[in-house]
Amino acid sequence: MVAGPLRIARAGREKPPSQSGESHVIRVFRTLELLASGPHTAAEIAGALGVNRSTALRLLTEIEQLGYVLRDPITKSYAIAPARFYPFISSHADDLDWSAVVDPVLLELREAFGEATVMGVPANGTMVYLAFFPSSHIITVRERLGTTRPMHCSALGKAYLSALDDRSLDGELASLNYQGGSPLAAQGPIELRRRLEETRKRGYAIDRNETIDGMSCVAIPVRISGTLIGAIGLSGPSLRISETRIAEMGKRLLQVAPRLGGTLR
Amino acid sequence: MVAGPLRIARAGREKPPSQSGESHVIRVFRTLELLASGPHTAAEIAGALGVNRSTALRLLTEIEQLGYVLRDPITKSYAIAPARFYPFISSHADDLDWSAVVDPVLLELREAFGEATVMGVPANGTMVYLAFFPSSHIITVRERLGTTRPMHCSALGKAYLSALDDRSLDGELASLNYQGGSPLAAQGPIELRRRLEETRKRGYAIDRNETIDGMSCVAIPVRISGTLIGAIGLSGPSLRISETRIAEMGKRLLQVAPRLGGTLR
DNA sequence: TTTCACAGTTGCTCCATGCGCAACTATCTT
DNA sequence: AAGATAGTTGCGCATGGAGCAACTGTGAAA
Repeated sequence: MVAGPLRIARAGREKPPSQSGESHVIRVFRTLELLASGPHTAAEIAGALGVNRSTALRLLTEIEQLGYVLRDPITKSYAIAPARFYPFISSHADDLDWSAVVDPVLLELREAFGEATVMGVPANGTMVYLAFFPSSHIITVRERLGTTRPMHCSALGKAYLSALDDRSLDGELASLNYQGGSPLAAQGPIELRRRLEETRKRGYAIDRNETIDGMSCVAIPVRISGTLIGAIGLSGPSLRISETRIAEMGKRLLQVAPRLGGTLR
Repeated sequence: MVAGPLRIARAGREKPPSQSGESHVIRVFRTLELLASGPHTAAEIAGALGVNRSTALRLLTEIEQLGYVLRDPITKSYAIAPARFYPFISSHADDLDWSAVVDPVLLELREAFGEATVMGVPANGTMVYLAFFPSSHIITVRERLGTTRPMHCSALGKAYLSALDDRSLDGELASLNYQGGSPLAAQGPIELRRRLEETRKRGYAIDRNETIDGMSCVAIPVRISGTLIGAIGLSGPSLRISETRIAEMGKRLLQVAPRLGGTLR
């Protein structure tokens, strides 16, 4: 008897099918990350977090009151408030002031090859673009500041990894998740390790359609006053970047490397 | 009897003298804001948040695992992981691509006066520097990207406010908190409103020792394709920036204003 | 060497936070 | 007028997590 109500009651008490039980802290950052990829409605956030709609609303409202997200009253959607995050990015960004050293090199490289040049640093198993100079070509890869790329397949990532000492490298290799690359990407630590050995021999890192099919990139690590901080590279559509072009770019990178302490090993 | 234990028990149950009872969301962002001002130990964070040491540790550990703060094992302190916040700043930063328009103007102005030039946008009742070109002088104001300045006394803030229509302005004026300026700053909406009228007449905003004693700044608003997005200005030590110098700067700003739709009204 | 101070960890208890729910309002669209 | 969707709110319960205290680990002082 009373099958109906009982079923409802059961359904109500069961934890919703999603991965619930996440801490508040995780929810906050998951929300920010979701919004960083573009505006979303409260309902979408609720779905992604696996929480009740009212819970998501309460969360979003609270973050909005703190000013870190903005609500667009017209689309009824929520978006990141980019300006509020600037104070976080400049914390010790100028302790090691790389931009004065790196920017001229990036501009020069873009000049030489006409392709986009980028500078990235490691963050949480990915490489984050801290500087980005777009290509002068019309057809180009859509990138921007703050773009993140997987460590294990991007040229920037591999350049950075190559420059680590073996001890740190082993730790890194073990903690990477090897997701998010194309089928050409290394699928695990052993294969990646092998490719990094090649990279070290070669002196520069190559990503040919590994991160995104149709995109190629060449990179070397960057050291500022001896400290490894990230990598720089040239990036563009594979159509324009032939094997020989890659070699030219690599050669040029090796030439500029001494100016930013960026040789491997 | 048992006075000792009882006293301890009482003390334990009483809410600590601080402003406790804050939500988790607020704690997360308060923590980030604290760390943005420089590295802190867990104990310091605990004190600032008014929570138990172990609570702060658990919070910091959790955020650290997400990669948004870094722990320095040597100083045993926690700091912001700046790179992780880059993805948040570029969300729609290039939807309205101001840097291509604004940067050349800022460089030109710095060239002309030898003082630092900045571009800022409103965020949560403050102005945040999104671009900053340092002065060529040795003695200069220490600023950087991501610096925030109060709306009601900084030149950038007043330039921005001046450009609002009266309706929006009234809302803004009411919600500002009029803290954080020098004694010269407007202390409330009425006085600020009066000064903004002057600013509108003049065409550019002036901050003479209002935000920080010894610092002066001149600014005008910026509109990109008709949309008010912020303000640009010249900034430097008051010692070098006389009244007549301010007038020269203002005049020059009014000259470049059309190039970035930055006239008042 | 011992001692001390402090960072970080953990098991325990207990309670307030805040979650899900559902009913409601407010808009806007059809 | 009806429907869809965003946002709000009161309620009751469960549980996340706060505080506490005892513990370990480490580095500096004595």
